[in-house]
Amino acid sequence: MKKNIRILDIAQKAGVSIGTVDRVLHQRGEVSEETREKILKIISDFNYRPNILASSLASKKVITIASLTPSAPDKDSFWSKPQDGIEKAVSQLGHYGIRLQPYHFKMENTATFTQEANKILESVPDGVLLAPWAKREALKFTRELDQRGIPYVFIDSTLKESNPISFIVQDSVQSGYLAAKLIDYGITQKSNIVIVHVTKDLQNANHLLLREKGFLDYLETVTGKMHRIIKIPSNEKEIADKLLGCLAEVKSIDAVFVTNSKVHLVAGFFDQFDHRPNIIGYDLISKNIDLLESGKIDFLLNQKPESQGFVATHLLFDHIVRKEKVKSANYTSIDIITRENIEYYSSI
Amino acid sequence: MKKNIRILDIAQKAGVSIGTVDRVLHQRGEVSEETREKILKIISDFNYRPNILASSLASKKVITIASLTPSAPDKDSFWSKPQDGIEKAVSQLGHYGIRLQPYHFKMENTATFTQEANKILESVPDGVLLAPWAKREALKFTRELDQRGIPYVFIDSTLKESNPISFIVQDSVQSGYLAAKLIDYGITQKSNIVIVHVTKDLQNANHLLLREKGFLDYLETVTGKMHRIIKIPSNEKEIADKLLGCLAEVKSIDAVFVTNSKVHLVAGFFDQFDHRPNIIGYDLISKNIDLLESGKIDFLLNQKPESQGFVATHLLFDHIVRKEKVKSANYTSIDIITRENIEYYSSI
DNA sequence: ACAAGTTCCGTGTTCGTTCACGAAGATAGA
DNA sequence: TCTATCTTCGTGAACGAACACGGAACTTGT
Repeated sequence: MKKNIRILDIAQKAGVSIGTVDRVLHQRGEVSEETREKILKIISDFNYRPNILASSLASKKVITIASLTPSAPDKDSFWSKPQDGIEKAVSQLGHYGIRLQPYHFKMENTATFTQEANKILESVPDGVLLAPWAKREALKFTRELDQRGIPYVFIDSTLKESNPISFIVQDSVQSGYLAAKLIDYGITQKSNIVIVHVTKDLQNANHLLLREKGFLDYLETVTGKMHRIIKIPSNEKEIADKLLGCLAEVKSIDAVFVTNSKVHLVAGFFDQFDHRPNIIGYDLISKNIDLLESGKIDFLLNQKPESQGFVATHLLFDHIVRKEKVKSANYTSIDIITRENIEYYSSI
Repeated sequence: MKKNIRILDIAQKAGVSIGTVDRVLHQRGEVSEETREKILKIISDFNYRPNILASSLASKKVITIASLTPSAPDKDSFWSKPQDGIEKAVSQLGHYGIRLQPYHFKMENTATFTQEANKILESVPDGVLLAPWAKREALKFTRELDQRGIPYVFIDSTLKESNPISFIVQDSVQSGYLAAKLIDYGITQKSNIVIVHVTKDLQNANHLLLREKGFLDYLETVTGKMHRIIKIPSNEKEIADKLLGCLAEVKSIDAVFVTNSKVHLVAGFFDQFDHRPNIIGYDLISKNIDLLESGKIDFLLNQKPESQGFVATHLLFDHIVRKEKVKSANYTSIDIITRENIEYYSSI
């Protein structure tokens, strides 16, 4: 069992002290170019990897990570889940001197985003996790972070114009594509398929449109069944009325694709009838889980929000503490959850 | 930011030295009952958690873990996957002084199991990971381990009569149940459904029977479609003939459930016809993946063998190094893989 | 009362790093 | 040539825990 090479070994090979090696490792100068190169060569020759245990033991510095996510009204709501994943990772990494400082903004008030972002900038964290919900404000924030050299990782979505060390998202188009496959697989002939968007402002909910795009792509290119497709954009209040209107027009609805976690509203609506369409939606919030388990929703696609928070935290950790280059693009799996496999499902 | 409590803090509170605290922590005696209890109380009062970094830094002992799994003919075969998961975990945990000693036995020769098991016993490892494939031999082995106080964790299946600190498996019945749901969801009327077992010795492949059981359970209790169900047990060579025979009898086969990874044989068979039944099977081996991606298999259920190896290793680590009580029963999720989500799927 | 053994406990070194401190040697200014 | 400053490097004390070693106090036998 060959032992790992240590700083002391490098020092001896180079004929210097560990202090000198340490200085080149941390590139804090005060070393002649000549010995620097000699040491650097030995380091790469012997493939030196610092012992992270000893490293974080000796380093008394605490690394503070700030997270900026939408505030979650309650424990079950969607945005509490990334938070859970972040907290789990941080508590696992606690011994490495990681501390978390969570900040929350109100989704309906973008000014609060800027407000909290400024608080973060004031606190000068070592890294930031954020959900770039308010695009314009997020971009301003990341520019500040870029300028100050503070690394950040995106959760849930990403911004093309910024420079995160990494982002972790789900491929929305592909998830819509998958949804269409599951819908189409469950119906054998030409059918009436409804796409429901439950949101106040569809044009600003880009990922919902991407899911729709994937969904339509599949139906147009793969299946040969020539389904009739009806789109229903609606806010929460009018959804029942709109569905009733749709039913009046097409007589029967065979399948419904709800592009976000509001699928419980749709499943609840169809509960009043004898026969319900196949229903597929997103996210394992408890209202959806209940309906899935009672057989009123067929499939839920999971975005793995806990996992996103967890992975994002580890990415930031690897970058800051281990100083490794991390994969910049990370995609979560698109998990299919049914009544039959939810019992064993673990979303992290 | 409250600092973690250290051994020194405990010692000071108890008015003793760190040596004494250390002795009670490692229960190696030489401490009076009185001070022992005082220290124990402080430890639990302040919820002391040893700093695992410092701990494994100071402890120069290497922990060797032996793994005993069926030998894998090639990189792609099923049994190389748990091995991958184990190795990944061990390499992550390398700094903690974990070393792995892998052993392999031949599935078709149970004597090799005993042979390798004896080698393991001779090497006196600190922990063992094993797939208890040969029941009788495995039982004998675990009894020896019990006697010597060597902890072990089961992968893939478990033995009721033994005392592992933990096992990690998939619920076979439930996976069959899920398969039936996916089959039934995809066909709208009374259909001909075939269950195919590809194995030399069905009676000794208990999990295949359990998968069948779950499958039948679902069809009997949940659906009302009164399908006709045909069971085909076969070895690899005769499978085409048997399917041909079946086709001759029932005219059309609407769906096929293959109870293990040999689903590629069945999908390959149906490739010669214009129309194929819905096909579902198990495991992400490359032959299956190819057929899934080319649209000749509808669903693959994944046992997550890499994850099983990974989790099992961590369980053993937590038990040996962190001395934590670990959950004894662990079930992997039953993941549904399709052509549309396999791209982003990560099995660990 | 004294040597020998027990019981109970403290001290000091080590693990691989980090980092503050300070000491040489080189260079420059006077 | 003598101080002053800079560059380059070594030393030693942490970090929190493990563990070997040895020392004091107490018991026992004679």
